[in-house]
Amino acid sequence: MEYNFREIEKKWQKYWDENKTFKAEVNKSKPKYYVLDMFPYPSGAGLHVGHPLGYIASDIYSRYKRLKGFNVLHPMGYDAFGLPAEQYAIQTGQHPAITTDNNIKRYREQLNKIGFSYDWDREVRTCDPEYYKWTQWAFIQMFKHYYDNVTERAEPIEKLIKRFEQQGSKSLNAVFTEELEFTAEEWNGYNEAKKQEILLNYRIAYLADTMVNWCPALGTVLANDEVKDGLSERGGHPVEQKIMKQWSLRVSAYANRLLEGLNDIEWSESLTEMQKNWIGKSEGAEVYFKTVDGGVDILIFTTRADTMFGATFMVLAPESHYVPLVTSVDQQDEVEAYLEATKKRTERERMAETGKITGVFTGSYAINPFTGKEIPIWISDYVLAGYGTGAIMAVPAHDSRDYAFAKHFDLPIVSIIKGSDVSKESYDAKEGKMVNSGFLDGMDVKQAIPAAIEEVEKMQIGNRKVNFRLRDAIFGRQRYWGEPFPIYYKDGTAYPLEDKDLPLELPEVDKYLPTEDGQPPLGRAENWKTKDGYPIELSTMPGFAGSSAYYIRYMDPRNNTELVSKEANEYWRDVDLYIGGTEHATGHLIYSRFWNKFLYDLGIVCEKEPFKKLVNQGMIQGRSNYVYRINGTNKFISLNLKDKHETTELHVDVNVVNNDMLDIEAFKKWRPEFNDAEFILEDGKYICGWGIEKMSKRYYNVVNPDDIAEKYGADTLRMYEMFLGPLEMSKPWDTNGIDGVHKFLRKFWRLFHDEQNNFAISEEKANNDELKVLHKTIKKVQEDIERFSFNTSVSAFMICVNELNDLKCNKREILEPLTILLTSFAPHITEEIWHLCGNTESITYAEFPKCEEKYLVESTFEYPVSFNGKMRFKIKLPMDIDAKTAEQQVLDHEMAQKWIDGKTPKKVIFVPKKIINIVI
RNA sequence: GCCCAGGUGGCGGAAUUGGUAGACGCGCUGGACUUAAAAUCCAGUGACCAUUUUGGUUGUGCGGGUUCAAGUCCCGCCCUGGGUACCA
Repeated sequence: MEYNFREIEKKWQKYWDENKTFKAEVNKSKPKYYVLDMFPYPSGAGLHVGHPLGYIASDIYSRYKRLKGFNVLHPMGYDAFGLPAEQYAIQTGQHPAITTDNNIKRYREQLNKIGFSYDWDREVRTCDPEYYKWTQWAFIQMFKHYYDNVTERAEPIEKLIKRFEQQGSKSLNAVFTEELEFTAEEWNGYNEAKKQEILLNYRIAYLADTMVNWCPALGTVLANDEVKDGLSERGGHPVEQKIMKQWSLRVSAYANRLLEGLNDIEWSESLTEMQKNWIGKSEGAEVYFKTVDGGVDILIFTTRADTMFGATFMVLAPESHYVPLVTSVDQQDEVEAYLEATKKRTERERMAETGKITGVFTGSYAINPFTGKEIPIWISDYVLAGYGTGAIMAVPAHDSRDYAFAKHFDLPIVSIIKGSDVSKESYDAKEGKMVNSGFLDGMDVKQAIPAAIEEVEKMQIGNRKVNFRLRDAIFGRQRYWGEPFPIYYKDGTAYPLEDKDLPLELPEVDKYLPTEDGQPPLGRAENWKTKDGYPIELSTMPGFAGSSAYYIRYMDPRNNTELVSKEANEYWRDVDLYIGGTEHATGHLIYSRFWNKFLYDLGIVCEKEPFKKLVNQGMIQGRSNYVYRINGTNKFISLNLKDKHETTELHVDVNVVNNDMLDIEAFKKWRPEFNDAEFILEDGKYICGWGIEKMSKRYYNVVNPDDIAEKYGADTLRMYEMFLGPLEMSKPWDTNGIDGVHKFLRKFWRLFHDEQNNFAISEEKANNDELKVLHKTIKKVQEDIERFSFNTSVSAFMICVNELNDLKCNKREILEPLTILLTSFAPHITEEIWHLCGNTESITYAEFPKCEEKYLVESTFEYPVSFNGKMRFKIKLPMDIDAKTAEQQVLDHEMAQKWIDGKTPKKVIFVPKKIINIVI
């Protein structure tokens, strides 16, 4: 039999499906292992060869863990709500559910061809009401809880109500939108609407007037991570800042826990770093600056309290609530003009014009609490309203932004760090000795920071304070294709639906556009009301809602009474290995961790962190091919001859190119205008140029996994994707090398077959050489899989098969374990061989072979001998030789004598199993 | 600007703890088989020099350093990719 991969792959894919080979069930007698891929958004374009990279890696690891005796949970599903399906719906009128369903079918077909070991019975889709019921449920729970800073967890809102009834807002330490003060009597006197309004200020899911990223082109608000460089991540439309009443999640309440949690998980350095930056913890102090007229004290935040002696002015954000309080009558007009001007600038313009210095003087002065001097108060948009207190003390000598501002408006600059020259630029480094700084003089900056904060506290003008950059997540979207909010309004006040009314299903609408009066698309739904006739919220949830807890739902996907049963959760607990791209670093991976921590507070899940280990697969870029047309003709010239002519470089479909050689007939057929093209060849071939670009239709460099699987087989595809390079690195797809891997699989197949291609393995006992090859490979492959170095394991397999080939080994004792070893990489061919070997159960249930070190022990080692660090010759010595004997033997060696040449060696360095170096 | 990752043959990439740099694969060259092609197999393949052979010099982005020994460690710089951007 030839290696007929098409037949073999079809046969076993069917077998696995019919026998539910990869079905996972709670089994307390076995240790669990949960391997998860970031589930895909099923786009209309289908999968290209880059998408399955991570899935293949996780599949290899899942299969490996099964062989190692783990009960593996390896599910797959679809992140199915989202913009593209909706936009397609707007254009064509086709319901997004239909588009999504078609795309999912196509994805499933493509995934099936690669031979993944998913338990498809656990598939979830975020747009399925049975699924989003639990997204809505979690939202209601967030609505019903607030974050208590004392217990450091989410607490039921009833607890807060009780507290208000007894002591009002006094000494409450909870996370809020706005600081409120009221007594118990006041609270008890409030009407229902007022009470609800106050509670909304504390709820974890809350409705408030917030500065949002409004995208007019998409007609919706966006979260911070959905905006890149002032443009929407999807579609690249301009985004502006706007105050709107919006639903938000109080993610910021969890900032500290999200930061601390990073210490307990094994994520890549770069990813943890990204999250740390996004959370942006900074430690410093809040300090009150008195104004000269005494009307108001301005609270500022600083991380450099040590530089307070150098604070020569203050700056307020244009939106700061201090602005009207400190603006003098004389300056009123100027200030208003400035505020008007800044309001008009979009976020985009502000970004493009960073460095452009604008500002206005308020007319008021504050008193620097350390120097006692009067300092002017300015307004400028380089101070952000949303961070810290929206007001700063400016230390131009030691902050580059303050410096630029001071230079521009000619404000005083006072250096307070010894030796810093601030005539040209500020000195921002946190090092040096303090001068001109009263009681801080002579201290090092590192001592001065805490000393200054201590003084601030002693003077009772401020406190130590930690600030975070992380903002709350804006949760409402003015769109159709998302989860409806389980919220209704009674007299304008928001109330959650009862659990029994979930799921609240997405209604039908006539068009997927906003209503004529600017309401979201759900405003078109007929009878979008509760049974009692109260109107239901018109926004829907954002994309990250459905993806925030899907890993929990996989544990118990068909449970319709709970998000997850206690039993399932306590068994599967958390994701042991999560594989996906870095693009989710500041979106999904923050929201998911937040969501998990919230559910942890409620006792629904038992682990504090959802994803124990996370591996980022790199992007696969496209490798484009070019042809060169001589200008003004339909003549194409081969790459190395083109310099003699004026040519135009054109993209050519990579599918009509083989090893950079153009298939001229296929090229002519590719496009009608090339029908009668002529070619200038080199050595009888047309050689194309190439370059690395994004894999995209418009570069004609998209390679489809189905085509590769059809031509070479899924096993070849899987192994080649791994062989391309390290998993985490970005690399270009280049079909050119794939023959090598395919050749390997044919060689592997041939090990089991005789000259006539009949299956033939020998029952003879293996000899030492053969055992050595096997056990060496077991060791190497196991180590490589454990450290996710799949490219080197593929190499190890190639070496192994080549060596067995040289040994003409066809013994069961060697080949059967090798088959098990290879099965996670190439499941189809190994399953076939496993059965040809006489096994009746799937190879999935085999046991990973153990490496027996005894076969690897060498009795001698060939030492490289170097003189002054340069390699000269090799000498074979016993493994267990001691240093003295080894040295003597080497020095007596004829070659060594030649190099020593009568001199006395100064030193002999003997490193067991490594090297011998003689210094002369 | 700041933070992170990376830079090794014609190409993708190995080198896990400082110890024979270039594993494995592609491509290329030559050979075997064949009427021929494909497939398969064998040999060679960093550069330079020398040669009948043994060989020598050089070589991991650039410039220094530590060491018997540096792709790997230290200092300074350049380039590429990713993140972030007035975060006080």
